[in-house]
Order: sequence, then structure tokens, then C-alpha cells
Amino acid sequence: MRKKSYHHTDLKKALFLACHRLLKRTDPDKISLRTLADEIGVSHAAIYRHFKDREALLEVMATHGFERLAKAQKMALMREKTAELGFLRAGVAYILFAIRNPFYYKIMFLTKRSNPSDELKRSRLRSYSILVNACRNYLAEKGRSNDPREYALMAWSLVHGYSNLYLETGFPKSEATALNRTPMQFAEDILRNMMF
Amino acid sequence: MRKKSYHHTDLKKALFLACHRLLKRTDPDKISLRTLADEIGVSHAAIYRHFKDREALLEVMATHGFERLAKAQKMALMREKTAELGFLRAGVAYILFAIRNPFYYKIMFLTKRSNPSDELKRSRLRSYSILVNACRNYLAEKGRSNDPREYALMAWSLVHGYSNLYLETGFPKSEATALNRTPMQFAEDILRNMMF
DNA sequence: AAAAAATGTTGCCATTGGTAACATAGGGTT
DNA sequence: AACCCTATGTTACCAATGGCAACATTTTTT
Repeated sequence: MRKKSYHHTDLKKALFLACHRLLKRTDPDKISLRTLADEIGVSHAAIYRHFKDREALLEVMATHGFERLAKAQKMALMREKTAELGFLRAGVAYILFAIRNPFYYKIMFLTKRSNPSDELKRSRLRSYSILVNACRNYLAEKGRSNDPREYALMAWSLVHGYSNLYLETGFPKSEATALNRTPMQFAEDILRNMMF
Repeated sequence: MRKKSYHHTDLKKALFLACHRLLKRTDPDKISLRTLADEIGVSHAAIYRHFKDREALLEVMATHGFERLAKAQKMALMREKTAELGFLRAGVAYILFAIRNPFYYKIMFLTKRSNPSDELKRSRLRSYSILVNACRNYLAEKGRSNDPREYALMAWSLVHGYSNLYLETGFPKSEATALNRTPMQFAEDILRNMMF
């Protein structure tokens, strides 16, 4: 249509989408507001009408990342009959999300470490709650009396660590192939090993 | 003395030390070659006589970080009599190192993800070997037949994930206090929970 | 002592995040 | 319809940064 009107209809959303697209193949550190603006065909300063600064934009993306992750985990949980299997599949889904969306994943855990926005904190907490709940159900199903919050943090540490090691060092990948397994099979084995 | 000679005696080491000092309180992303050069009282371009670029300097720091970590783990291992306790203490030492040296830790796992130098790869591998060995001993002591490499990667994932979650989200801290424990006690509980 | 290599310095450039001043469009209010 | 006000974009600029090139000064080799 080539509106070419002075005012973009919904620049905020356009920025979000452009950033979303870029995050599929670009490290967040390498995404500049300038290239982002160019991508849309708008001046770089226009961005500041919609986001306070670079961090604010990245935070929105991080929040969206947590929502996507939560959705993936919910799907995995619901697909299975038993709490045990659901818990396992959710863990696998977590790692899968990280591996498939490395730059999203990076942005989710590396932005605004010092003072994150309330929105981001909420989305993080929602994601965590899903996990704690899954743990509670799993532990109940097994008749265990472990504290679900402690168990949840253990499970989260495990999958988060595996994901990070995979993205940062590549060890999980090389070790898995050395043991004739795919990284995801390997991850599943490790998760099973942790479970009762 | 104020030599004030044109040539610094050992600028490379001075840069290393200055960076080391800065890493105690500064995020690596925020360390600029300029401020680093100022700190020493040398022009910013001089750095390039000793390091190819910024990344090269950070890689050296990362390598040193892995050496320090490896040393801490070795100490923890040796201090204990049984392989089981040694393994546990080494895990705790890992987390302690991460929490006490957040910026070093960050630099160790976030530099040159794509193509790290051989030196860095070696130091990473050395650190990993210590862990695999500790696992082997622990598993032997327990009479278990688990693959030590798989077990090592599980343990590493756990402590790495806990460390990262601590530094990135603060959840381990808040959950620990919610359960009336210190983050390190909490970490130990989780580690014990994972072990046989 | 002369040549060569090593190491520092100054000056420059492109990129980037960010701000300010100005321009234009769109939505009420009259 | 004419008006103003505000939201939204634009251009022009700034300071900081990583990096390079050309030049300066030592130190080492021959």
C-alpha cells in the first residue's frame, strides 16, 4: 500500500515484531536501535517515543520470552496423564525452548539483572509458579514430603544449567554424542536420574 | 619512583591486574578499554600492542577465572576424606565462587561463545575433568555403575544453574530466606537431594 | 653505530545510545 | 470548518566506544 504517511500506524508493535524477527538469528548484544529502526524504515530517534531506552525494549522482549516459555511448559504438562511424566516433559520443554531460541533465552536472563521492571518480575514469577505447581503434583503423586519449593528450585537449576551449558560451552552436545545420544535424549536421561 | 618512562615495563601484566581489579565490582560489559587504559595511565591504543582486541583481553580473564575455579574445587575436594563429602564440597565451592565473583563468572561463560581460543577451551576442559574425576571416585565409592560423564554433567548443570539463577534472578536467595535458610545451606540441601 | 623490532602516542573514523529542537499528523472543541 | 493541543516522527547533534593508521620513542640485534 505504501502509505508512506508521516505517522506509522503502530510503531510500537512494528518494533516489537522487528525485534522478534531479529532475535531469531541475532545476539541481543548485537541488536542496535539503529538497525532496528532501519529495518522498519523509521528514524532511530522515533523509538524513544515508545520505549524509554534500549533496555526497556529488551525487557519487553524478555517478558514475551517468559510468556512463550510458560506456554510451552503448560502444553507439555497438559499433554501427559501422570504428574510424573508431565513434570519430565515440562523439563524437556524448558531445555528445548532454550536451545531453539538461544537469543530469546539469553535476553530473558540477562536483561536488567539489577532492577527489573514489575512486568518482567511478574512474568518470571508466573513461569516459576507453573514449575512449583508441577512439583507439588508430582511429589503428591509419589507420596513424598519434600518441600515443593526446594524441589522446584532444584529442578529449575538442573534444566537451566543444562541449557546454559549447552549454549555457552557446548559440552552437553559433545558429551551426548560421545555417548551415542542426542542432546535431548541426554537431557532426558539426566532429568530421570534426578527424579525418584 | 615515578619512572614516567615512555615504555611501561610490563603493560600486559598491568592490564591484566587492572582488569582483575575492575572485575571485582564492574560488569564486564561496562569495562571499556579506555577506562582501563586511564587506570594505568597509558593511552587507549597501547592496549592493542598486547591484545588483538577487547575480546582477546576478556578471554584471558576468563581463562584465569577457570583456573581460579579449578583451584577452589581442588582445595574443596582434598579437604575431605570421603569421595562423597569431597564431591559435595566441590559443588558448594563452585556455587560459592560464582556468588563471590559474579563478574568473573559472567565473563567465563559469556565470552566468545562462538569460537573460543584454544587456551580458553583447555582451561574449561581442565575444570570439567576435575569434576568428572570427582564423580568417578564418588560413584566407585558408592558402588554405582552410572556413567561418570553423565553424572558429572548432571552435577555441573545443577550447580551452574543454581549459580546463574542466583545471579540472574535472585530466586534462590529469596526462596532460601523464605525457608529460613541461607542461600548456601539451601544449595547444599539441593545438592544432597540430588545425590544418592 | 645503524638498522630493525617492539612498544606508546596522537589523531582519526564509524557506530552507537541518547537528547533537543523542530515538523507534521490526528483528534477534540468551538 | 478553523483552531489548538498532543502524540508521534525527523533532523541535528553529543559523548563514549572499539578500532586503525601514522608517527614517536625505546630497546634489541646485527
